[in-house]
Amino acid sequence: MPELPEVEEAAGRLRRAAVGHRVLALRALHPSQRKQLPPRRARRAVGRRIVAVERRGKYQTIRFDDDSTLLVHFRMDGDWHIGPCGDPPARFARAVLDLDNDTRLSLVDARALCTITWHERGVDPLPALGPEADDPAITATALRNALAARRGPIKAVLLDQRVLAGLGNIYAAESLWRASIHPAASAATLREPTLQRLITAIRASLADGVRNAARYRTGVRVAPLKVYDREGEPCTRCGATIRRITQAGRSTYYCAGCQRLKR
DNA sequence: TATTCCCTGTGC
DNA sequence: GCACAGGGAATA
Repeated sequence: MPELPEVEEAAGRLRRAAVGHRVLALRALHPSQRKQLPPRRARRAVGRRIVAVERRGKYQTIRFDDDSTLLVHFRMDGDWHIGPCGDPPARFARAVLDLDNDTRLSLVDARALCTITWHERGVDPLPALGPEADDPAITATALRNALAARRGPIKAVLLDQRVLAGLGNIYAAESLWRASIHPAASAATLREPTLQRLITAIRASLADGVRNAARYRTGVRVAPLKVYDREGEPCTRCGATIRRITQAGRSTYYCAGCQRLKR
């Protein structure tokens, strides 16, 4: 379930397990990942010390002591399994990184859509990304400027990582619900007060997500989502029925009662 | 700007 | 069986 909060949580576990340690082995296991990270490229990481693990949007960067970088993206359902090197490989392990502290980092992903790529020093491994979606420095004016040239509904634009980095299908829907904005509203026509509400809503949704992602592993009950995957259920704010529509090929959930389309 | 595809599993 | 899945790049 990796959007910004879940990737943040996973990157934290990775950081605690890996920073300061040397790579004994790196292997891509599935053909999809072997294509991105063939054995001769993977060998470049061997012997290097991991000096930093960072998250940017939904990407994770593993930086080595020679300033080369491994760039990891979980896509739909990637995750890290962290255990001793002697453990049998997890069923859906797509790449494995063994460290000199007897730690095996397994990139697990049933769908094999995750990406792992190695980048030489001096090249920026990240694609062009907008500001972090929960960056407190984002202003309504800046967001309005970013949306001015966009055609299309706000929901689809929120999924564009060049506009804001880190939002996916779940938190885009949750944020629009919190801000009482219809997902089909034309992005370019939203006014600043509305966008300010959206910015606040995005921050709140992601903060909830971060809290939930931290609790999830400890077994503590997590706060339920407001609209995502709740088609047919009543809205907790107005009681109207949550609807599901398709936008840009994916499901959008919203409340037809309190997320009105103005025109 | 909107589909199609990448993969493979789960749930209806 | 078959639709569908939280992402993103490549197409048309």
